[in-house]
Amino acid sequence: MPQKEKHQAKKSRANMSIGTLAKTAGAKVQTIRYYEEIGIMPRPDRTHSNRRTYTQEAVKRLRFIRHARELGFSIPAIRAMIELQSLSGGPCARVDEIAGQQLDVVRAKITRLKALENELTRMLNCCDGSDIATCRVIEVLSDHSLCESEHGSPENINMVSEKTLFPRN
Amino acid sequence: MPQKEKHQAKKSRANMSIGTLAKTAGAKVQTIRYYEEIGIMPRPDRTHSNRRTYTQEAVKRLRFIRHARELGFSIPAIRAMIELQSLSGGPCARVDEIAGQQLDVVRAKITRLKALENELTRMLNCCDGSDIATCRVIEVLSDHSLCESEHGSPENINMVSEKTLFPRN
DNA sequence: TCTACAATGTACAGCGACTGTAGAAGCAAG
DNA sequence: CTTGCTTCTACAGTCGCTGTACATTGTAGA
Repeated sequence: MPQKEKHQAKKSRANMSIGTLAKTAGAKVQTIRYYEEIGIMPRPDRTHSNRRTYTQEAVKRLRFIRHARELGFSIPAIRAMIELQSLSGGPCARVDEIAGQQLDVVRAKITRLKALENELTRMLNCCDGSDIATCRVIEVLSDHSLCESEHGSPENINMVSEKTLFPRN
Repeated sequence: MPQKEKHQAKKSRANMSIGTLAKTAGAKVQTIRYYEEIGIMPRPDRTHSNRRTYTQEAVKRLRFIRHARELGFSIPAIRAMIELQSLSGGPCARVDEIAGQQLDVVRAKITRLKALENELTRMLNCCDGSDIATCRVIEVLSDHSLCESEHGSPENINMVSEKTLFPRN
């Protein structure tokens, strides 16, 4: 545990160090610096000795980012939502749209993974566990045509990417 | 389409070029070279002009690798299965174990993604689409405690990694 | 034979979203 | 003052490819 931070943590109005922010919002110190570098966390003030000091605003922002990441939103999607928030007062239809796209992606992944589950289950059930030479698992893996159902590739089960949300061509 | 390959494709006994192998087994040329580099595809013979020539054995091996990848197996897991295959005659319990672990991973991912789906659905249903200031989506994203159920982080929905299958510490 | 163009070769950079490391400096407690 | 933590910058590594640059080789058509 950090020692000097206990002191600062008590007076919640005071600015906090990057380590305290990390613990408070549930991120690693390097991740926070990375978010600053890519511009989704604002550049904080610095102490006389060049250390970052954060306010409660930063805690809110970082919690928003981390939670969205946990729900699978990509950094570009999060960046877009942050920009929309800053235009306060407007309608949130675009935010809904981004969240809706994320939901579609999640559902597609579930479908894909269920196909994989079936395939793996079937493969394992067929193997009698006796000999490599007659192993159904290896056989099925060697020959896609033995698959009962179509399964996609895992490249497409990754989290929604910039290309998905913001196609360029 | 490659022109000279049509010729070679007819006599299926003959060795084939990397491009023909790529089309036959469903991989990109660079991917094959990458697999050779990391040692899961054997180094093929070369022509007098230094070009790789592949046999039917290579087609089988590459199909095995691609199919396993499509089912979400990691490269280390595939490497392990290939090594086990070379010890032909032995029992295939270890192959089953690797496939079983993969199944566990897939099932865990499905569980996680269903939680995300619920969360996103609930979030979207709560938003009346009127104003950013009162947007439930942004609110929920800003405050994890508003979530009904626990959801993990998407980092853990990635494909089974070397660390998962072969932990080192 | 000449000319195009496709395919292949090597080597290396880039993707996404971080994570880890090295080495220096600062800060507080004992 | 020393010890031990934290922070700083800068950069390399993760995973499984994919794309690029540039040189060379092979082949088909004129």
